[in-house]
Amino acid sequence: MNNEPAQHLDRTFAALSDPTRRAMVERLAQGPATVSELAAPLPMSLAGAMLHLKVLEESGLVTSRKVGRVRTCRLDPQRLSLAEQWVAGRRALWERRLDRLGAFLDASKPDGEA
Amino acid sequence: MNNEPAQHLDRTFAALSDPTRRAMVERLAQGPATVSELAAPLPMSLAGAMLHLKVLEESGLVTSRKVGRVRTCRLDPQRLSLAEQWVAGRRALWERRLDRLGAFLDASKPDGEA
DNA sequence: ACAACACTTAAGTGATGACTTGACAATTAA
DNA sequence: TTAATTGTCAAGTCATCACTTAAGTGTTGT
Repeated sequence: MNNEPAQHLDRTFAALSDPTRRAMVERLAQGPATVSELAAPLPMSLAGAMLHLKVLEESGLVTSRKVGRVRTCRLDPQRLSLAEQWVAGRRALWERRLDRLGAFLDASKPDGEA
Repeated sequence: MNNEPAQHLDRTFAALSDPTRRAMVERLAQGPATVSELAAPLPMSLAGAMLHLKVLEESGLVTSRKVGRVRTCRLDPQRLSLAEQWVAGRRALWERRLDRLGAFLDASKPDGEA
């Protein structure tokens, strides 16, 4: 699990750091969508939206397939999960530490209980 | 839950998108550390490391208190949790949809089983 | 054939980011 | 008091990001 290139996490978190791209992810969480559908609600040109889409694809969060002249995009839950796990892992580590510390304090100074 | 300023997520994900800052978070997951301790293993100047630390603090992922001439930094698990929940939420939505779709396909075309 | 459609690419611009060096506080140790 | 430690601020530099407009590529409907 620790063997993954950090670059992937770089790109994934960077992709998620932009509100436009998070909006795209939110939309895609409801189901697949075409490039135009993703771009339509955004306050920018189609070309601008495509740049964001490119970032999402390069991060691996989104995959797409083109049939005819329409490109359909969908979310990749695995990549989402990867980012989630990194965060969860560090948080678990830190909270476990806090728990141990609490237990130690409780044990060495039982007056402080309750 | 949807009422939080998107800005916080912007900053949190942006903070996590840099390997140097993730290294700092990893270090802080083991326990509090001073500015120098955080900067020591990094291939950059102290001032450079402080800029990263500033980003982490502005995102809320890290808090710090200065006593004497030493500033001690620690992780804020709540902020970590916030980012985690955003990702988990979208992923859950999408995977729930995939499950529904799978169930539908199984029901309408039972030949495909096993 | 022709036009409308759905993208795609390229080039350019202004704003952020990730550093650097260097000067400067504030605290502690000798 | 002097000097070392620990951190902070201020410029300045170079790269990357977030767009824009404009032009171009296939695809589909008439």
